[in-house]
Amino acid sequence: MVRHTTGRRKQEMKKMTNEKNLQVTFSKRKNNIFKKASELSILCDVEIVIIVFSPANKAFAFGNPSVESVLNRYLSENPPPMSGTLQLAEAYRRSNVRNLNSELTQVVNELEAEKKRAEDLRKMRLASQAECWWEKPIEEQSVEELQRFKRALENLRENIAQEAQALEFQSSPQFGTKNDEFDAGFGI
Amino acid sequence: MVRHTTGRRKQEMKKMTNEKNLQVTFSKRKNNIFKKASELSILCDVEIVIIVFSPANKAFAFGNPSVESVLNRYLSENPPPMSGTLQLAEAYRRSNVRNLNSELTQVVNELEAEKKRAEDLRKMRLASQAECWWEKPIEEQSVEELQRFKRALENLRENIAQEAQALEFQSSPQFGTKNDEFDAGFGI
DNA sequence: TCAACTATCTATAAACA
DNA sequence: TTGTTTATAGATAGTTG
Repeated sequence: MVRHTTGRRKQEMKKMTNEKNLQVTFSKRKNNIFKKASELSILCDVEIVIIVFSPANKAFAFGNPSVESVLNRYLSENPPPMSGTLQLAEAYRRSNVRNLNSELTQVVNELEAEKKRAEDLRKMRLASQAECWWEKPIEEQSVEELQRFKRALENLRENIAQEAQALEFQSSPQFGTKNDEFDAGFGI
Repeated sequence: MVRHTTGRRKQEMKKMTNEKNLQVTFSKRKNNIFKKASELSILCDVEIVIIVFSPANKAFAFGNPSVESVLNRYLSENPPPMSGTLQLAEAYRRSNVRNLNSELTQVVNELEAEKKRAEDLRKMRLASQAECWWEKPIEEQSVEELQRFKRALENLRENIAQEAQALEFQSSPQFGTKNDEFDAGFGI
């Protein structure tokens, strides 16, 4: 029989350079990881969730019994540390208007901590004006935290917008409001 | 040479009965899935997160670049559906959603400015790491901005608290809610 | 794009340490 | 709980249609 291929070859563990091969490899490996996850969940009767973003930044997810249920379980049992800013995950876990109040309280608490952090940073700088190099990571982390913070707030706003929109379709005539009033100001 | 083992045998795809084997299989397969996920993230330079609960209900997680960052990204781009109940809808109907929305928009705008400021600060520091003395005023200003931010959030919370309290007195019995749910967490 | 092929590479069940 | 071995089952990189 004629040998058609060279067979599998070992792969160096670094980012693949060939974009076409990378795309194919991603798809194959992703599916196999999902398959492995499925097998694990069946063989051992456990809950599992996998979320992966493709090279084209598209999200793929697998979950047993479901993506959301496992995320909820994890986020419930492993709430994000309050030392940082409000996590989007936290908002997700408590996406409920009843909790808006306490949620914002926490936001303010975290802002308080953030303010204190900035103050501490300033004091540390005063104490050692000659050395600055170590501050860079802290600044970068600050930006990341603020970004997460922003996302959390955006998500909160999104939740309110969704509720508002849902209200539009459910509300009786006397409560009628206009959708475009809720959509305004969302172009961040 | 003596044959010590029978070698790998095919596994039926159903929950394993032998508890001891199940435990071992879970641990091995879990590690290999994590390994596969790591390889995928490196080879294809993508973000991935895996969360799995052991048979003993202990959570294990892998994430690249981190569990939380990927979760945040996913939850940002795929906001979960709200758990909409009639009770919630009724509560929203009675609250001033539009004000909340615009207020949150404003807060997010302020945060955006804050984030940009932090980023600018970082860039400036990178540009002149040797000299730090001039950064002190900026840090102090940062604290002031954060304080304004905090006040904005506190106002927002105050408004929500008022809405909530108004709801309490207006809601009908079947939509009964508890005040302590709104009062909790106000001790800043 | 997308599936199939195949020679290799890797995972792993079972037993044991 | 890990690590090891061994035989086998499964995964996959490169190629082909």
